[in-house]
Amino acid sequence: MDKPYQPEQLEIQWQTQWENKKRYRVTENVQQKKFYCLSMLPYPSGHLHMGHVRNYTIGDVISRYQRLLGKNVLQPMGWDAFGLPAENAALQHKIPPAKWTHENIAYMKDQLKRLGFSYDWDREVTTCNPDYYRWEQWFFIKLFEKGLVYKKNAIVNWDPVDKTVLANEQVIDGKGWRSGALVEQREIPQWFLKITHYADELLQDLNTLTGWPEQVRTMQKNWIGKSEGVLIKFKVNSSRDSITVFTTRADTIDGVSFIAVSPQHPFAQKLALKNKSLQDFIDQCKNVSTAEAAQAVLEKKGIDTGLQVIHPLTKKTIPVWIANYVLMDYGTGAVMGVPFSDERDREFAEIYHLPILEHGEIDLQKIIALLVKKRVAERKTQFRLRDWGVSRQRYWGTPIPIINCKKCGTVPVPEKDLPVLLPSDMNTPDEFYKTSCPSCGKSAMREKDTFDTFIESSWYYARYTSPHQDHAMLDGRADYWLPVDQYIGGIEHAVLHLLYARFFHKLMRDLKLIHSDEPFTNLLTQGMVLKDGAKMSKSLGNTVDPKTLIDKYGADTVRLFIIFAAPPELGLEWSDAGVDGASRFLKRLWTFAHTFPTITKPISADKARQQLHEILSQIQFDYERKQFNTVVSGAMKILNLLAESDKTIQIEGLSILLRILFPITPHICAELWQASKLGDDIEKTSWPLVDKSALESTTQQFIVQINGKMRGSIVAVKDASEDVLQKAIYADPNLQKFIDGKQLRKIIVVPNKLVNLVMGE
RNA sequence: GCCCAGGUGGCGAAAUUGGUAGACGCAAGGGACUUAAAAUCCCUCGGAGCUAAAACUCCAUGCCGGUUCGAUUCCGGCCCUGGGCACCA
Repeated sequence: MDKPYQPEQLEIQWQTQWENKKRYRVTENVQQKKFYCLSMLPYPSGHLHMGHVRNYTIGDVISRYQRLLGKNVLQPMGWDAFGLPAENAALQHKIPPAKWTHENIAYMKDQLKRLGFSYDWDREVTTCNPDYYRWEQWFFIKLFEKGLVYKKNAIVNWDPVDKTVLANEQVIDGKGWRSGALVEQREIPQWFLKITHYADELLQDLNTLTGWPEQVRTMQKNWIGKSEGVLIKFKVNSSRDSITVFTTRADTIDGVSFIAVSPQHPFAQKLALKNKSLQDFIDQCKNVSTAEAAQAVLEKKGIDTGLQVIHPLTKKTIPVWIANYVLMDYGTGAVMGVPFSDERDREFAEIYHLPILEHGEIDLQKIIALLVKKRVAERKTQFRLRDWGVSRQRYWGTPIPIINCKKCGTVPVPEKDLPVLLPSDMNTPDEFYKTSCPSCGKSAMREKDTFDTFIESSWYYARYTSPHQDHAMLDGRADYWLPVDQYIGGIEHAVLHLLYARFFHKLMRDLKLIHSDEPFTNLLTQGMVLKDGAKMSKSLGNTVDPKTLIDKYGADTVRLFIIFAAPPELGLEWSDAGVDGASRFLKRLWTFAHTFPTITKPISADKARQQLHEILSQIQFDYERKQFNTVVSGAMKILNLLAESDKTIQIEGLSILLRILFPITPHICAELWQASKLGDDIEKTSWPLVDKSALESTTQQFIVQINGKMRGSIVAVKDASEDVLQKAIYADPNLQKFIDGKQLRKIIVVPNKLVNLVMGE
C-alpha cells in the first residue's frame, strides 16, 4: 500500500512496453477517422532544449487526446539535418558535418524517447539522407521542366577577407563575423523558384485557413503584399530614354519634385560608367548587409545624376537622383519623390534641399484614367513577395541536380542518375564536379551550390505519409493522411517556413502527387521558453537542460510543469520552484490513488458530483480550445475536491482524473489506472463524459450590482424573472443601504448570472 | 524603419471574450507533527483606510482619453517588451 512514487523506474517500464508493442505505429484505415498531428521537426543542434520539450509535449498532448477520442492518430518525428551549424562545428572541432549531425540525432532521439512521446518512429525522416533528398532533386527537375525554375543574378553578402558568402546572421554591424571585414554586396548567378506565380492563390487561400491564428494570416497577407497601382513613364529630356516608376499614389503626381532610383538600377549603373562620383557613391552603397532591416535604418543618402526628366502633366523638368533608400527588388527600382505626402521622400528632400510641392486631393481613379489615356501610365498589380532564391554556396546541403555545359547551358541531371550524392569530404577538389553533359556528351561541370534548407522543411510533412517508398516521392497513402490536422511550432516560423510549405503543397498538387490545396488545417503557434525575461540560448548562458530535470523528477513532472506554466501560445517563464510544485501534485495523486483516504465529514454527494462534473465540463472546453494550462488547474481542483469527498465520489473522480490527465502525464496515469483496478488498459477506454443531470439545480446565485458596482448576491430560482429578482433584492437586509431613498431608473438582468440596478437620487 | 503580438498581486497565470478581477499553482509568513531537519498536513496572503475582531469603504488589470448601466475585454492616442524582415532554423 505504501509503494513510493518512483517515476524513473515506472516511466522506463511503460516506455519499453509501448516500444515493444509498437503501440503508436499506425496504418491507413478508411473505417476510422484519421488525425494527423505534426510538430515542427528539430534541427539536430546537439541537445534537446526546453523549446523543443514544450513544442513536443503540446503535440503529444493533442495526439493522445485525439487517440482517446477514438481517432486513428499519426504523430511522426524527423530531423531537419542540413544547415549552417554543422559546417561551423566542422570548422571549430574538425568533425565532418555528417558525423556531427548523426551523433546529435542519436542523442536527441534518446531524449525524445525518455519523454514518452507517442511517435510512429517507423516513419522517421532524416533530410540529409539520400533517400530523402533524391526526391527533392527529382522534384526540382520536374519544376525545371514545367518552367517554374530560372537562373538569374542576385546579390549576396561577400566577405572580402575570408573570400566567402555570408549569411545575414553572419554579418554583424556590416562586418563579417570572423574576419571583421566590411562586407560587400556581390552579384552571382543563382536559381529561383517562381513563388510569385502562386502569389494570388497563396493570398486568396489564406481566407480558407480558419484554423490558423489571425495574426499569422495577417503577417502572410502583408508579406505577400498585393497592391494595385500604376507604372508611370518619365521621359528623359536629353535623350530618348525614360524611367518607369511604380506607385499606388498616382493621385499625388502634382507633388513630384524628384525621381529616385536604386543604386542597382540599370540606369544608375549605365550613368556610372562615365561618371566617377556616381560610381563612388554606388560602391559606397555596397558596404551594407543585404538584410532588409539593415537597409531600412540607413541614414538616407543620395547623389544627383544631373539628368532631368519631364513631368507627364505639367511638362516641368524634374531631377533624377540615385538614393540608397530605394529597393531594387520592389516595383521597378525607381520611385517618384513626393515629399509633401511621403515621409521618406520628405526626409530625403529636406537633407538635399529639394522642393516640397503641395498637391491637392485628386480622385485616384480619375487621374489613373487620364494618365492611361495619355499613354504615360499603365495599371499594374504589384506584389511585395519576391521569387525564392534557393541557391546556397555551402557544402552541407542537397546538391542542386544541374549540369552546366558550355554548349547546351543548364541541363538537368537525368532521372536515372539520381540522387546526385553529396561528396563526403567538405573540401572536395573541383575535379570531383567534372562530368559529361547529358545532352551533348562533352565535358561539363556539376553545380557546386546546394539548396536552401527551407526546401527540405517544405515537404517533409508529406513524406511522413509514404515512408520507405523508393519508387516515388509520395504514394497513395499521402491522400489518406493529408492535410495535416494539427501543426504545432514556434511563432518565428509564421511567414517564411509556413509560406514556403504552402507553396510546395500547391506545387505537389499541380504535379498530381496529392489532391488538396493547403497542407495544415489547424495551426498552433507556441510561445518561446524564457528565463529571466530573455529567450533561453547558449550565448546568454541561461539554458536549463531537460536531461537534468528528467533525471531528478521524471518525464511526467517535466511535461506537467511545461503544460501548466502558461497557455501554449504565450511565452513561458522558466521556474525551478514551479517544477517542484508539479512534482508535488503527482506525489499527492499517487498517494491518493493508493490510499483512498477516509473523510470524516465529506461534503454531500450531490454537491460533490455537481462540482466534479462542472470542472469536467470546463476541462472538456479547455481541451477543445487547446488551453491546456487550465486543464491542469481543473485536474488539481478535482484532486482537492476528492480529498474532501466520500468513497463513491472518490472512485468516480479518480477514474475521470486519470483519463483527463493521461495525455499530459501518460506514465503515471497508465500505472495508477492498473493499480486502482479501474481497468486493464487506460488507452483502450473512452473519454469521460459530463453527466448533465449532475449539473442541474433549481436555485441559482445572482450577483447584485448597484450602478455597475458589485454590492452583494442573492439566491433565487433558476431563470427567475426581473420582478422576482427585484423583490428579492429589495427584501435583502444587506442591500438596503444602497437602495433606501433612491429611485430605481433601470434594471438590467443577465440571465442566471447578474442583476444591475441603476439608481438615481 | 516596416509588419505582427504581448503588458493583470512578490512570481506563473485565470476570468468560457462586455457582467463577482486575481480561479489553480509558486514563493513568503504563522502553526501542527519531529530530539532536529526534510517530507507531509492546517491557516494567512493585491494595496490603503477603519476596527478589539469582524463587517465595511476606497484604490487597483502599462499610461492618457472615449463609448457603456457596467470595460482586463470595445474605440482613439502614447510608452515599454518580444517575434519576423527573404542566406539562423
